[in-house]
Amino acid sequence: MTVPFNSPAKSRAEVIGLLREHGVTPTQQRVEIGQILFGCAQHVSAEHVLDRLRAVSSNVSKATVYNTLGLFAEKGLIREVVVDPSRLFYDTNLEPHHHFFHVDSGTLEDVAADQITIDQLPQLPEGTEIDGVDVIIRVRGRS
Amino acid sequence: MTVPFNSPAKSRAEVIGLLREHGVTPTQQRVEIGQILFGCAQHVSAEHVLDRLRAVSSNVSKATVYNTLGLFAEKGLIREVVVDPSRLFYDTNLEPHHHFFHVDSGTLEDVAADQITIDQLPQLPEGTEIDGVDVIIRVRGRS
DNA sequence: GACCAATATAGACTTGGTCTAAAAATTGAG
DNA sequence: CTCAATTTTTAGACCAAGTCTATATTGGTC
Repeated sequence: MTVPFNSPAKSRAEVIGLLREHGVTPTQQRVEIGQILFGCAQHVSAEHVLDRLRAVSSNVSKATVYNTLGLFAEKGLIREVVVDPSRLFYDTNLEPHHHFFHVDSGTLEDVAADQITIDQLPQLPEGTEIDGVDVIIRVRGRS
Repeated sequence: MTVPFNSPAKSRAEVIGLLREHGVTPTQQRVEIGQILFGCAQHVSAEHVLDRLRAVSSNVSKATVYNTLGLFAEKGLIREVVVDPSRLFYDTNLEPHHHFFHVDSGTLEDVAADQITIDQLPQLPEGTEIDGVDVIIRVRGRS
């Protein structure tokens, strides 16, 4: 199941279903966080989530936000993206795809997988298995 | 001018030359840092450099290390690599190339550029120019 | 060698993120 | 339903990478 690129806000019920599908017990705060994640933004940082929660005067704790994002990532609900040396991003788009990183603004933009073709991958170091391939195209200039 | 993959330690004079070539005035501490960078390791973090300096009982300050690494990167002497959410790496290998990131050990390994072929790049967002393309292959398992 | 701009420095500070120990909620067995 | 065991949440202390600031030092130029 894939989260479409510009999905509309999800209802509690929808989020709960999503969590269950991924074997995550849907608690109060996980659902709240899920609604933020799957509701609007494609690329969010932990801090960002925290801000939005505060904005809705929900008082989920910092620790819970970090725990939950970690859990979601582990369970495959979202995907970690490392591009900014000082911030970890989470991406709700699970389709295989890559990213433009706007150096100036520090923002991410999706690049559909079929826009980049990697037709040859190197041999993996012995005894390792692939965990993921990220292509990050750093761009600068007015975005 | 390229730093070969397994270059031997550089003399002060060599480092000074290298800095000059890139328009960096070779001060005492920049040369020391340069010797560490171009001497041995391919992938180093700021902290790493700091440690080595301490090991040689050179007392270059933290601030200077960060400044210098930033400057070197800006002047194209080294290349920033963002892979570890909690640490920024610098790579002395300037050849176009990509990386294996060993998730378990948090280490980097070079992948020669010709081992990966990207035969199609997407259209850049309007008004932006490319700053660099990173391909990071995350691998897990005994390395 | 004197002067000015460039550089280096210590150490305080910021900040993203983790840890801990305790409270609250959930689950399941009887 | 009730109690105990387990899971989750929480506040806030904590940590570490990295930045900032204000001062001292240096190096390059005349």
